[in-house]
Amino acid sequence: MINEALNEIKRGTAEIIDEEKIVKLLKDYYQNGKHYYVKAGFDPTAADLHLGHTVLLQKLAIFQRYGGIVQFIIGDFTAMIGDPTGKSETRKKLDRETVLKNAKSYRDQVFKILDPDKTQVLFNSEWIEKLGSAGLLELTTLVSVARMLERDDFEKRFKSNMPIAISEFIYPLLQGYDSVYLKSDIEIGGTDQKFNLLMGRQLQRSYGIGKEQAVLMMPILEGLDGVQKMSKSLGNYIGITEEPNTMFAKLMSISDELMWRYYELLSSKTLEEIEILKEGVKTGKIHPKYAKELLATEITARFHGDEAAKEAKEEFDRVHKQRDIPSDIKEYELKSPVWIAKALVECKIEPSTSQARRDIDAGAVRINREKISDKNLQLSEGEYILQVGKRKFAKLKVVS
RNA sequence: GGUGGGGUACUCAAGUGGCCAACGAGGGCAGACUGUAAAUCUGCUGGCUUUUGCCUUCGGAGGUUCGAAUCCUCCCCCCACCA
Repeated sequence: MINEALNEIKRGTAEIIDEEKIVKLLKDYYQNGKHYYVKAGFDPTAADLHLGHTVLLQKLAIFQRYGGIVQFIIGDFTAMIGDPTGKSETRKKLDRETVLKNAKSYRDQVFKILDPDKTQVLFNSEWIEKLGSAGLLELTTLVSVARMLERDDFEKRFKSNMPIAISEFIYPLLQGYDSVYLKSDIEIGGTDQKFNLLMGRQLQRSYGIGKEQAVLMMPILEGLDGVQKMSKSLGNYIGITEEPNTMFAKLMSISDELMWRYYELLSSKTLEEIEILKEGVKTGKIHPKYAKELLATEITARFHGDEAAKEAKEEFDRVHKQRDIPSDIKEYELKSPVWIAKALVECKIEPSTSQARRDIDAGAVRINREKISDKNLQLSEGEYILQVGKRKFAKLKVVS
C-alpha cells in the first residue's frame, strides 16, 4: 500500500527533500488514519490557470488519494511583492476586488482536478496582515543577507550589478512564514521554487513549531516555444479554460521534442506506455504526428470531456489536413465601401493597417481563399471570408 | 554625501548634429518546403484612408540650431567605488 502510494507520489518529480518524512506520514495515515497537510501556493495575478499549473495540481490530487489534505494558498499578499524574477519589474498592486475575482475563478478551475472535500482554499493576507510590522521585522531577523544571496537569481543579479529591491527579500520569508502558520507537513512547488520551499523548513525550525515540512519539487513545464517556462505574460501558454479547438490546436503546434516533455509531465499514461510510443516514433513505426494527436486528445479530454476532444480533433483535421475553413469563425459587419486593410483591422485579425499592408505585400492575405496583392482594394457589398496567414480567419459582411 | 559609469524600439545592443523610424543579433509575423513539428532559405518587423507623403519615438522637461537620439540646462532612475 505504502509503496504504491510512494511510487505515485514520486513519479515525475525533480527532487524530494526528506523523503523519509513522507514515508512516515503515509504510514501514519494507513495505520492510524491520520491526515497530513500538503501546501502549494499560487499567485492570483491572472484569472486563468494554465497547463503549467496543472503539473502541480495533478500531484496534489495524488496526495489527496493517499491521505493528504491540500492547503491551496492564494498568495494575495505576496502577489503585491511579486516573486523575484530577475526582471526586476515592480508589480502593480492588486486590488481586493481583482484578487477575489481571480480567486473565485481559480476555485472553479482547480476543482476540475482537486477533490473539494480535501482542499482548503486559503488567502495568505489573512495571517500576514495580522503579523504587523513588528512581526515582519522579527521575521527578517531570522535570515541573513548572505543566506538570501545564495538564491540563484539573487546571486546572479548581485554579481552582474543588477538591482535587487529589499522587498524581494521579503517574498521568500513570507512564503516560508505561510508554512509556519499553517504547520504544513509537505510543500510542493516547481524546481525554481527550491529556495523558497527550503525557507519554509528553515523558518518552521526557527519558530519551533515542532515539525519541518518535506519538500517535493516538480520540473517546470516549458511553454509552447519549448524554451521558456509556460507563463501567461510570455504568451506561450495553454489555459485550462480555453476552447477545446484552441487547446487541441495549440498542443498540435508544439515541437516533436517538446511533445515528450508534455507526455512526461502532463499525460496520465504510464512511463512504460510513453516509452513504447517513443520507441515507435524513433524506429519510424509511428508517425510523430499521430503521437502528438494522442497527447492533444488526452489533454483536451481532461478539461472538456471525450466528446469535445474528438470534435476538436475532427475540426483540426478538416482545417489543416484538408485546408478547409474553420466551421466557427467570427463574423463582422461593416458599411460599404471598406478598404481592405481597415477591414482586416476591424475584424481583429490584424493589429494595424500598416501591418495589414505589409502582410498583403508578403502575400499572406486571402479573400475567399484567393491571394490578393492590391493594398488599396475596396470591398463592395457582399460577404467575404478574410484570412491572414494560416490561422487567422474572419467572416465579413459588407452592407450599404 | 563625494567620484566615475550608464538609461536607445519586445529583449540585447550600435549610433555622438542632417544620408535615422534609427546598424546588428535574438524574438515575433509572413512566404516556400512540411505533419499548422523541427531544420533550412526568403521577406517584413512604430503608427496613419491610401506610403518616393504625414505623424509619434531614443529616461523626463526645457533650450541652442534651418535641422538633435546626438550639443547645452535642470530633473528622475540605475550601477560601481569611496563615505
